[in-house]
Amino acid sequence: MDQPSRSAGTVRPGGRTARVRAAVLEATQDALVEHGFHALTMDQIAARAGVGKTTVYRRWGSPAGLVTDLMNEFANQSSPHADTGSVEGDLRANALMVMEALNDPRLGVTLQAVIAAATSDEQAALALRTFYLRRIDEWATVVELAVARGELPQGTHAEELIRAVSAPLYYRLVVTREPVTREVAEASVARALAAARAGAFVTAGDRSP
Amino acid sequence: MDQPSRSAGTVRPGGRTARVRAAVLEATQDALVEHGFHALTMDQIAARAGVGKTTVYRRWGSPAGLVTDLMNEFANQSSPHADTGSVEGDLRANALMVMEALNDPRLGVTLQAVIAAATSDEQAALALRTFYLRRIDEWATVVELAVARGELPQGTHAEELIRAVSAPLYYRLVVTREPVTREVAEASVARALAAARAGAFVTAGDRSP
DNA sequence: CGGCTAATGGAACAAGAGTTTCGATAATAT
DNA sequence: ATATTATCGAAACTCTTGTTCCATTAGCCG
Repeated sequence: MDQPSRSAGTVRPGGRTARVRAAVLEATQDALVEHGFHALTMDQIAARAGVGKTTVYRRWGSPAGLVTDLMNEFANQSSPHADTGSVEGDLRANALMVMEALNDPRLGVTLQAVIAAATSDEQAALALRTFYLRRIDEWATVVELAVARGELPQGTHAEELIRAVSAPLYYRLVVTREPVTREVAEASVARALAAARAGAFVTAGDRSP
Repeated sequence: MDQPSRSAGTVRPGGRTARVRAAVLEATQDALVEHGFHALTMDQIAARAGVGKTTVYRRWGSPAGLVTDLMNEFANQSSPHADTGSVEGDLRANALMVMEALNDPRLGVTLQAVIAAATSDEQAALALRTFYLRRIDEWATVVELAVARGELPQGTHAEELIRAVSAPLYYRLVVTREPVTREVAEASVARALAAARAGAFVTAGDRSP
């Protein structure tokens, strides 16, 4: 092999190279939507994108490499946290945003593909972790603001609360594979918030006097 | 194709057929542990199990079929719910059981493989859903008993509470891919319980007078 | 603009996955 | 025991996937 090279496409990234990447990522997403991750072959992507398959192998190396790049692309489109004035409103905004992402035909399928790829590909796993930790960090701000406003107990673990809001949605998506509805999203917010108000997100020995 | 036949192996399931199945499932699990789901090929499984590859194709059809059968095998080893005398003890037992399953080298890897397969294979998805809905149903009993004992509010949604205990563990396993530690399991129980005690698992308009 | 060379892509090749055929073997019924 | 036939498995086959080679194209820098 040419070493699934991280070097190709870095010296002259403009013009053609950029167009090739765009075409390949577009083709990858279409293929994912139509046939799912298991049917993602480098051959078909090359044909579909109208580029040489040599190029696809050289730059992405494997189907996992393709979905990883796709995820990194999403990671750049950051979505800033809400600011509705109350934790409840902010967390609901977060839950609904996640719900919509999971239900979006293209985005939802892509996320599932990356999750699948990450179970046996280290690069995909890293991209996934990085993406979500960044998101969690971004939204943790709404919890910190709520604590400052006195809406939640001092010492509430912000990141953990954000995780708790999303977790039931992802659980349904990938584990029980049940629909992720608005009711599910809102119930998740209500429960996470109830626990937070009861101080269950305050680390033991971390509560202010 | 021979139609990934559900019929082969059902008329004379004794003796050889059973031995072949055992050898193939064993080989599948070993291969999963060593190389992950993406490297699971029918060819290699056949060689490893010492059976003809024709047989593997005929009876399982695809890698997804293999992991699905593996999951169905686990489904038969039911694990009855705990009965420690308190909801807290029972839910903790559940969370620790899940944690251990996810961290078990063979079981954890297998679960992840099925989750990956389920993202693009309908049979795997069905097996996964069936397995977990049955588990949730089994453990929901501990919540119902707790309500009967007066430990939790009347009308607490038992299945939802069980889901809430597991969700953060699976979220870490497949989404953020962070370690699933004992602390994570115990924190999850504490939070779900706090929400339950606050009545957040009582469906609106379903609370007793 | 013109040279340098990164990057692409067609073609030929190699490797491996998936399929079909058919004779051998062994589970079950009587 | 013996007949019946479900199930298995070796081999030959086809098709797809993955790799290598090298000529062509087009970014980028002076």
